[in-house]
Amino acid sequence: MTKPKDENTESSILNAAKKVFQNKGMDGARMQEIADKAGINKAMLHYYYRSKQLLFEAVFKNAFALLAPQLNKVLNDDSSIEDKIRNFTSNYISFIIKHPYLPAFIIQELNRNPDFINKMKQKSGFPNLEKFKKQVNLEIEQKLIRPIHAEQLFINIMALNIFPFVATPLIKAFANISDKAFKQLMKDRKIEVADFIINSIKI
Amino acid sequence: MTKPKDENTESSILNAAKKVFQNKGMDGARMQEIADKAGINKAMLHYYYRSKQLLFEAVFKNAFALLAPQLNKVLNDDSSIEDKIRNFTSNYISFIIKHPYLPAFIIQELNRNPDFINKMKQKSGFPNLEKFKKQVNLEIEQKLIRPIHAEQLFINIMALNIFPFVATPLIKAFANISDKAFKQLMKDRKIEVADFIINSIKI
DNA sequence: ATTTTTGTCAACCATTTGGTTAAACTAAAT
DNA sequence: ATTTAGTTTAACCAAATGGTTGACAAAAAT
Repeated sequence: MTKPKDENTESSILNAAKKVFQNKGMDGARMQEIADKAGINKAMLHYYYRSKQLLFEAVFKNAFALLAPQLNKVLNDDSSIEDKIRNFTSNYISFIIKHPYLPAFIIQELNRNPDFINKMKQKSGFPNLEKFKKQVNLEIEQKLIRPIHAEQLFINIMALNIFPFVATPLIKAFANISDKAFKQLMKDRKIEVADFIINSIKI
Repeated sequence: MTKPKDENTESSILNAAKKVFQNKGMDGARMQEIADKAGINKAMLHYYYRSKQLLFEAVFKNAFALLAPQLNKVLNDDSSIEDKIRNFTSNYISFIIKHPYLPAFIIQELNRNPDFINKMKQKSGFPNLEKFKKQVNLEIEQKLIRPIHAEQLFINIMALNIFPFVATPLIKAFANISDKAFKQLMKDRKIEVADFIINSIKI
């Protein structure tokens, strides 16, 4: 009845599309380039994914699904705020070093089409701040950490972890450092960022 | 929202181009849309700016020239690190609230073409970290602030100030807040971010 | 007053781009 | 051996896109 669908072609299209979309963005990507990179005829892209838009969405959802669970770690486990921050920072930076394209791609495409995130919001596993908020407020009451709005703390954690990977060319230029030195700085941040945050909120 | 009638063609093109490029990026921008927005014929764009690339570069340089002096404030004045951080954070966030498109635009286009920043580096007024580094190290020696690498501190200041404006849709979705609530959060950050940084580095 | 320069536009052009089609190929099922 | 269903390709197409041209008018320059 059903399809010995050639997994090979379909997934090699997706891989090629990933590379091209992540480098050039939706607007800059060309179907022909994706086909070339996948080593197949352009018509195959439409055979498997119907349109550029749908192929792009497949890539985007893939990327987002990779990133979202990383964020949930900081929000939905039961360790203390301090442990959470240390774990998250170290894990997250390691993760991004392996996928350095991801944050800039997601942020760029969400800026291009902010409506897009609503589709993501429906999905289970979409990060939710409620538990984190309660925990922060509790630790503030217990005088374990200084008063701070949970939203602001969350933004700060995100900012400190993600920003350098989004603004890499800018930071490299301002700090006037090589690619190698930049990578070292990022490795150092696994600990430095956590210390920086903890220092700030710990009583 | 009405454009001044005394505006000449060349500057009305630049203004229209600014809006379109900043919303859509180089790849997503259309010359026809710029012409329409400027209320002139498409041929005029080429008459004044020769090509899409050159028009884009005019817009980009303009945007960059607006942002760079803001950064120099944190690097090249003579106040203490603490005062610098407080002043910069407050000023910078006020500035970005007036030009919310700027950081995402610059970062996106630098990611698209990282080579582009080299052209900017030549120009005088390009931010330079040397003075800031010396000052940080001096205040560490004087035991005014805790040990931290100047580069890391600089990255942290940039991250905390700029990131929310680059990742606005993402943050709004995660924190599940309205546009109005987001704007209020950003206003609060004028003080909160400074406090956050100072708390972290102050002895 | 006449020529030259500058500014403006409608129409046009060459190329690129996302997408389609019809035919051919392939391998398994009948 | 023939049918069937999925897979693949070359050739094609219409629309969009950056860019050009030639005519023409308003200003400047002579």
